[in-house]
Amino acid sequence: MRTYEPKIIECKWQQRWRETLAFEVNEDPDRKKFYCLVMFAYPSGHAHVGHVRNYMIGDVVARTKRMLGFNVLHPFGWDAFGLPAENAAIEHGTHPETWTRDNIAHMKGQLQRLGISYAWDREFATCDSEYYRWNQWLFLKMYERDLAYRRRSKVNWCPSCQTVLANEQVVDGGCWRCSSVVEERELDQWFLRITHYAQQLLDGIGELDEWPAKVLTMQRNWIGRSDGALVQFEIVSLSDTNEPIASDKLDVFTTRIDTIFGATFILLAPEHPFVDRIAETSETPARFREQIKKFRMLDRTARMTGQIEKEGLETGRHVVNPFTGEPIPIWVANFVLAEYGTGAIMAVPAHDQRDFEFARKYALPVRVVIQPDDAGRHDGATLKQASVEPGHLVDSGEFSGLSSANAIAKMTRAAEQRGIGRAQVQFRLKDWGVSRQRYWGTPIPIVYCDACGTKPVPYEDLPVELPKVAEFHGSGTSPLAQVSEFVNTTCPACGGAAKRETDTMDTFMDSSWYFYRYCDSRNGEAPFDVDKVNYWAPIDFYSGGIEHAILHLVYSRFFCRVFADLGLVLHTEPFTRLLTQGMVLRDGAVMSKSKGNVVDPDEMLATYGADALRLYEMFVAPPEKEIEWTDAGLEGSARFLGRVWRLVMSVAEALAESDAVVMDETTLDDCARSLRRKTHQTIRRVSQDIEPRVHLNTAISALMELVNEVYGYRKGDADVTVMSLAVQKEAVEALVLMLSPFTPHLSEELWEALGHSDGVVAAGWPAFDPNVARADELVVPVQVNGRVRTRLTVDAELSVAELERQALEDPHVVAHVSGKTVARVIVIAGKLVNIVAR
RNA sequence: GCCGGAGUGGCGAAAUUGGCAGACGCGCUGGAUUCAAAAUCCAGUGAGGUUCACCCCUCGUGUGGGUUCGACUCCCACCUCCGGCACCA
Repeated sequence: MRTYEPKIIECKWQQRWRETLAFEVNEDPDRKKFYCLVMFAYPSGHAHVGHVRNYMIGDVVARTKRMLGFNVLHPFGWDAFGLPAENAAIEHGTHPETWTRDNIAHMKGQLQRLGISYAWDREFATCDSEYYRWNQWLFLKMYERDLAYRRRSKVNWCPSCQTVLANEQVVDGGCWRCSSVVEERELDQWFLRITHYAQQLLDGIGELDEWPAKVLTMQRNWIGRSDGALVQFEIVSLSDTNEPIASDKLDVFTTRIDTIFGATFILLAPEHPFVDRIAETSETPARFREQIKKFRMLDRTARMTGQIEKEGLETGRHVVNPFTGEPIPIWVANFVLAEYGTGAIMAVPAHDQRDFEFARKYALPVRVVIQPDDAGRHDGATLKQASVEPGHLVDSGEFSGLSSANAIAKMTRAAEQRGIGRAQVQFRLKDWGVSRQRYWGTPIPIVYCDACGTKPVPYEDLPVELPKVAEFHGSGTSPLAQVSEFVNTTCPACGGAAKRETDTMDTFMDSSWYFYRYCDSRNGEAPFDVDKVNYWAPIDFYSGGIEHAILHLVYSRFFCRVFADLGLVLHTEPFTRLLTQGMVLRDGAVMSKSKGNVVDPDEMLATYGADALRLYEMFVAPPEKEIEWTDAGLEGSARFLGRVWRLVMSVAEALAESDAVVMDETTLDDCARSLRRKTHQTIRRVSQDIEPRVHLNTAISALMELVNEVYGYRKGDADVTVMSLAVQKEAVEALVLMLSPFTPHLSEELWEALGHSDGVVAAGWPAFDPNVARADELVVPVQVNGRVRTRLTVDAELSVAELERQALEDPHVVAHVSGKTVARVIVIAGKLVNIVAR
């Protein structure tokens, strides 16, 4: 018998797949399509075993679907723009493009050595101008529809390097390179109006019944619809001068208007426009401004993660509570966010925990206006923490006695009638800032003309190509701004001198529609052909890391709706089924080059072969679960493949020596029938485990059990008869076919050895016969008071009454029931008997 | 801090979703084979007790409560770890 030599076999089949264009597909209206997609790769340098886990999951699904007769599109490409390439340029002087292209070449080799069945003819990288020109095209379409707009917005600014920093480049509030304290700076930046689609994106969640519930919950919370009221608080001046001030009203958004009688002060975000206006009239303007500046300079991440001490600054100004008519003070608070709501909140310390802490710190009044329906009365003076539960209103004028829910409706209506407020729906979702002051991204196709203003680059002038030459020193303005041939252009409207936008786009733009481009990746006339996309899309199975649960998947859903509104796609949700793969950790942390804990698949591949590595990664845990990498079990998978090889080869040899082997069910003995039953039970189990459950680890363990069973059968079968060979043939053929999505090279080789020349896809997925799989006898556990006391082996067809009778007669049961009365007997047919005895 | 997860033998895990806890694999132990080793094949393997062969009993799914005939699974509170938090992708 030949020995199993993975390297030779893997080379042979990879070459054959390449030569026969085995995974390249075309639209075929006569066949059922299946679009299987894994999130494309960021070409960071080397794929590690964590990345490739996802590609393996996709490959198992794609290969299984092919065997089931589907026309399977399984493409791959590169998310090639982004910060790390530019960092490499700054640190090592390599051009971002060189670095990126080299990495792609290396990683592509890695994936090919793993035998992933990609349609490589559709491959592209987002840094190809044939791709990013369609980013620009789409940006212009959105600009035309007022979905792209420009406004001032903050960035992290390193005062020493004179440059913009990404959040990742801010370490403990300092610049990653020079450690200077990072400041905030306002720049004109482009935004996409995703908030226009907020309600649609929320409603669409209802259609996503094949997504993990946790992702839907996260997205729902991210979009964060709250129904509340916008209430106006009139500003009064209680200062000696009684000098009037520019703005006379503050808008506040609240979901708890029922608590408004307890609003004892107002809090403003440090960035609130009113704050700047009152600085001048402050008693000590210099100190006031300094304190506000301190608030604004607080580390963004610290502010976000609640690491900051809650602090406030009294403004000396007051507003009138529109419901009580009382003047209440205005404070500035460092924990109030400018981006949410109106950037101003009414503080109700008795009924909001953060307001409560703030009030206690600055000795502000706490007034209870909601009493719980059941428990005793709260008192503002003695309250230990805010009481946030709804209840009924007290000390709230005409609204006293109402329930919270009733009060919200009535008080909102009252505010509307009095012209001081209205019902308002507020989303947490913010518009998407897409401007990046960096080189390695898609240039934003906009021109600024002194005479004509902001002008889109005409469609026929796309792409706006990224100039090859630029300086990368990590300081000063963005690299593109330093390339005068790029910056200086002519105005598309008047033909006069004009300047190009020098910001590039967020790389999330690239990744928000790449899945459509795969459907028609060589199209030079349009982002894609509408008919092609509408044949393949929506994506039937999409798999990727759980870390993308929100941003990437929300942005892609947004773009899908934009494409639908442009009449280019017919669906409103791009991904029918989502699988979020767990991360691969090592030493408790995500694998990353910077942490130095990556495991290179090539090392594993050299020792054990691609099939063993693939099998191991799929066997070690279910796909959704995060795993801690260890190489210990890999050897076990390699051992299993050796076991499969020897078993199948020996059956193949026996078959080659015998005449035609035909199954004749009437001649089977009990052992043979039992093996056939196991074979068919395994087919049923593996089929269900792969689709729809995608429990790939248990699918593999079922195949291992089948292998053990065949070995056991052969041990008890010294003289091989035609009959025993027939059941073995059936078992190993099913085994080889079902294993092929996991270990395609080995399976193709074994399938060929079994005398089949057309490959496993042509053979198709094995079918199971429920009659053969059915067990004649069952083992039913019998419990007394919930504890198993015995097991009965019974006929599968045994009636419930008879099962109950046999259980009660069993000596073990009798022993445990003696001295007690049988109160109840619970019989679950075919599953279990529980006898309740008192 | 907010949002979302996860926690089961020495280890990775399983339990088809409220019905036998620990399938399958790793590791370990013993045996066969071998001059020997590797490889391979076979058997055993949650803890404790009782037998020391068979049987049998108790405990056991992060912690503490609860619901139920029955809970790894559902509910409440807590602990630890992981992911996301809008410029890493």
